Amino acid sequence: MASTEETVETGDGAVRETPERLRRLPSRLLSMAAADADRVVGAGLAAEDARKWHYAVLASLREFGPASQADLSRRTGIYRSDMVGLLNELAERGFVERAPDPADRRRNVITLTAQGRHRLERLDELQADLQDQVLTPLSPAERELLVELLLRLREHHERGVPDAWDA
Amino acid sequence: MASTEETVETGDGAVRETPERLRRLPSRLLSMAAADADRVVGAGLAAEDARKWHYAVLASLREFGPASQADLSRRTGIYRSDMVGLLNELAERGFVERAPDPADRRRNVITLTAQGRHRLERLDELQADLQDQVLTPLSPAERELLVELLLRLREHHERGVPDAWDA
DNA sequence: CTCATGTCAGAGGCACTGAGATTT
DNA sequence: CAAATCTCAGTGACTCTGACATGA
Repeated sequence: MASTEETVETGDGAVRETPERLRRLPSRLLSMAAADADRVVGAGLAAEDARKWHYAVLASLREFGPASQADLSRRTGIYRSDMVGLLNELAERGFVERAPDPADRRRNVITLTAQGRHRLERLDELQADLQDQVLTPLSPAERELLVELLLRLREHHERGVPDAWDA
Repeated sequence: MASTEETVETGDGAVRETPERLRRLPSRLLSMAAADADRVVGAGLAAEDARKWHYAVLASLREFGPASQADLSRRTGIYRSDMVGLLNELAERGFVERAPDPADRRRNVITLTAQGRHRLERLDELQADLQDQVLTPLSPAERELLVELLLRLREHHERGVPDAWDA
């Protein structure tokens, strides 16, 4: 186990220190925390044959009623192009219906089915559980705080976005 | 501009409400904040022909001295497979040198060059500026707080990781 | 024999772009 | 005419897996 390094090392060989410059780098911490959270939520939803976008679209339909695909895109942040395949999945599973809009024949009207409503209720429970898993190490007050801080970051940056999907 | 919707709408047609269920969903806020931060940092670094991994590797070398590629992987969290191409980039630019380790002929010893040190100093300044941009809406105390909260999340989840890249 | 290392080839999920056909 | 909608095809960055040859 020879080594030419004149550096910090843990005797037996396992080296796992994180450089000081990286340890508290906010953008890095954000990325890692987001990746962890995505893994947890993604795995949890996948176990019930869902993805996070399913939840986003179903929630949007439930709260705002039937909508065109473009409206769903704007409300969920999912690109119009990706919405197509996503709605195929949801329609296959019987959670939404896609019908041409008689009032504007360019559009489809997407409607939540009864099955879709039940699905959403199930996913609501699942999400509560998964978010709880993600935030385990934080107290209720700290969770609140984190959400507020992230919202402030979000508000700020959404003003610089070219809004590619609504132009 | 006819519409069959019985839903919230902003008179002239632009629809951009976010569903309640999504607005404060922690995993979603984390993802969006991370994506915003990545965009800012990525663009800033790209403007000087760098990427965030360049910074991670240079920082690691500066703080711990010459190291093998595997050690660099463990310290930066970058997979050993991706480290190869990354080090090619850094070597092409003259920031690191790659030489076989005479003491263990499986390994390469990666060394920071003088140019690499200067590069890192430049990137230090850039990073300070970019992190500041990312955190603009937060006070110094709030920035501290955010970092602490994210670190706590991180500590918790890194215990569940299979540590794919060191097995 | 085992394990670690460096390398390559590629999968899979994701954000995003571009363009075409249709309709307003 | 310009603009919006839906759709498809494809790019590019990223994370991650699998396998292989070499050597400890």
